[in-house]
Amino acid sequence: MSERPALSKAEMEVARVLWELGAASVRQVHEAMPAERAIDFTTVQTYLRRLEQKGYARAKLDGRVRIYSPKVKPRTVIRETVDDLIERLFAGEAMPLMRHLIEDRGMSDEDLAQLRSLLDGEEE
Amino acid sequence: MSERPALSKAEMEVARVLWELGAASVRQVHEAMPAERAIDFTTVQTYLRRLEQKGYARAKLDGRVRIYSPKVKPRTVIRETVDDLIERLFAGEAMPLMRHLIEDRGMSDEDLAQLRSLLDGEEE
DNA sequence: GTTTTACACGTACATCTGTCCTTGAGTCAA
DNA sequence: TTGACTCAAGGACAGATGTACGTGTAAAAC
Repeated sequence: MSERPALSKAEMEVARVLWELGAASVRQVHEAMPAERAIDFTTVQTYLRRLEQKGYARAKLDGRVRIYSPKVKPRTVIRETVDDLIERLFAGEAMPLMRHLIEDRGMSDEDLAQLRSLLDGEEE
Repeated sequence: MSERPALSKAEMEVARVLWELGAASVRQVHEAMPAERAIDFTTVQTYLRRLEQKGYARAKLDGRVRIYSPKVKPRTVIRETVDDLIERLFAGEAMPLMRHLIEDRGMSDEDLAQLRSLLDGEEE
């Protein structure tokens, strides 16, 4: 199992963008960050470096520019992160989280419909 | 809005126990922690102190024993925490989290049924 | 060619986190 | 009344986190 260190919140944001881009330079990641998320270029650089240190990304040089790409799949990180959250905040129970999402967090009809078909897909 | 500082992971565990107990001394919280979660009495004490500092709990003295009780409802903390997670890890979209819960995290038939009725409750 | 721009890379640093230790004062039993 | 015990209270401390600055160098613009 030999877990990597968990991602911090800010690192997560950067990781998400990196998954989206597939492979990207610091600049590209910086530019792809949500507009309202004011953050310095070098801060993003630091997060990418830490992502690499923690084993979540790898980098190679393209000329003198560092190109980062994800090394761990979103699925994996999501699993680890959500499991941990459920453990700590919900004593290991997933249902209360579900309930919160459905009840306390208005979902569109579309979302509801989509959910429903997800559920149907689960029946064997 | 004047947000309180977010809870850290370890603080969350203690907060959860405190919600469960309603009001409790350090010792009670310590004893109510999951057995496999080895943690020192004074560590719990520290978390409770921080919970109070951050505005998540209040304490009053019963004799010379401090009795802590929650000041912020689980609902609220859950909302804030989950919102933040969704923002950072899912770019603000709740559906992918749902999908993860349903697809990548085996749910029992019971859970599925329960979910279904939750959904039905949502239709107006 | 010299100025500007763009980056990499290392450094910095205050704060937060996870964890525990120490000290001192009440409490109870011997 | 002397230990043994229980707490509170505060201190400690290494490591993680969020955020950015500074220096140097390659490339682009002038």
